[in-house]
Amino acid sequence: MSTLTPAAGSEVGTVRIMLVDDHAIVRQGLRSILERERDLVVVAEASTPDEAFTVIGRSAPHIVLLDLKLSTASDTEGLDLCAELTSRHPEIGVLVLTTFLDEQLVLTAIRAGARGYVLKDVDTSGLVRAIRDVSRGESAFDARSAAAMVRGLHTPDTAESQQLTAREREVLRLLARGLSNRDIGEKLYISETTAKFHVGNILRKLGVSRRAEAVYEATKLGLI
Amino acid sequence: MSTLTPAAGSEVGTVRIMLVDDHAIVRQGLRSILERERDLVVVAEASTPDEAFTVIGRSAPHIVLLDLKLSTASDTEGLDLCAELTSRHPEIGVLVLTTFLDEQLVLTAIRAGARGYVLKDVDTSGLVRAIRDVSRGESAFDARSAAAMVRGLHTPDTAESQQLTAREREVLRLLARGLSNRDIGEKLYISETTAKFHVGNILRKLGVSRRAEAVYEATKLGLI
DNA sequence: GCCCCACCTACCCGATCGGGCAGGTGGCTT
DNA sequence: AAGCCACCTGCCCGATCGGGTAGGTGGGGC
Repeated sequence: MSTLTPAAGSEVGTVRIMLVDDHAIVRQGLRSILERERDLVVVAEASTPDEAFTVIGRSAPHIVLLDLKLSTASDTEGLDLCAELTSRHPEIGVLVLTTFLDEQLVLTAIRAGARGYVLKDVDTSGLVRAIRDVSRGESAFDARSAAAMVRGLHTPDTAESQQLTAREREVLRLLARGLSNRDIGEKLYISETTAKFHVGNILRKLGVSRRAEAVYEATKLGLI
Repeated sequence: MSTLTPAAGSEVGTVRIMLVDDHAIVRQGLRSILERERDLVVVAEASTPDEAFTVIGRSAPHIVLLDLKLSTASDTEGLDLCAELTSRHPEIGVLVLTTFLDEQLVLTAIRAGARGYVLKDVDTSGLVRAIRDVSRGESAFDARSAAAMVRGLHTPDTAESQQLTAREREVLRLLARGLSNRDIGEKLYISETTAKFHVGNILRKLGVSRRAEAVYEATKLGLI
């Protein structure tokens, strides 16, 4: 449509894509799926946030396909990368492509600047459609993600609360390992009362009332 | 080496592979990686256990590349498939290819008949080597899986215990949702005492002493 | 300077937990 | 018939939890 495409040498209408996923196998699969489409080209790959920042400059992608689960069992790394990416390169459309569907996670990703959220088990055409949508500046969510988003918005647990402090995440990890308040206190060189105070805040922020449920929610959210 | 290969039409030394993974993207990636090798050929794909049983007959693979995490957050499906596959087709080598590394999971997979265990973030050559090893009737584990296996064997929590009953898994799910023993009892139409009895057994079998830790271990093991 | 917030601490109290004890039933295998 | 096992139940008790009250410190922003 336009010849304003910043990347030199790219054909008119060609969508330049960067893949960010820690699994080489997945990157390879995405590449071979996407390069069947004439208007899509994978110009870069990265397996870590650092790598992503390094290669993004010289590859000038229009779209970043980002797996949220970069490190083992923690979404924050991918989420942080998403936020950093969209603030430093607002012209780039970040499309989150991940395994797990979680209402809060969808919302968190959007808040981190993602323009789309697609589950990894979509069929090829769904993924390609999402990429084209985002490249046109629109948003893209597959049916289930969209539904999850709506559900998530109906239960506004997130907006006000969430976002544990560093100390709380520390306590949370010990919580998951079955430590009592007293044990947590000894481990962190604080009093049992203080440990209890942190646990209470964790429960409140996660919207639960039992430590067992807190651990469950935290794992779902990728906090531990 | 030998011309005894059962599958008609296959070249000498060709390894016939079936892929089982619920994500089309991953299957596609594996396919394009493996088919770069002249001695490997992907003869079938399946995304569910049912599909796997249907296609295995007419594709006669030597190797099944199996993702343990077939359904959302439960390893049992893949594990069950692995056990069923190896008992019905003992000549087939099942190579587990999965995202998560867990000491107990490695051991459980081996007990279910797997001849290898490889993490999804291995490099291509590691995967190919593992496939060739298994196709020769040997076993294959990448370095980290092997280490996990050794660690797992040193802590024989599994051999004696493990394996929750259906009722216990039911209780476990309610546990994760933060229900008290009384709540669990009401939900399952049993007395609080009985709920407590089941919880006690769950703790014992998982080798923990707190419900929060039980939830943590259970999620790691893919039980919930 | 003041306010906010993360972090720390103490006391109280009823509910819950975890681990013992004791026991009973039905189904399946040997 | 005997044994095993999943499942069920009751009672006891000390430890722990969750929620509430009340406070104190130090750092950062307006």
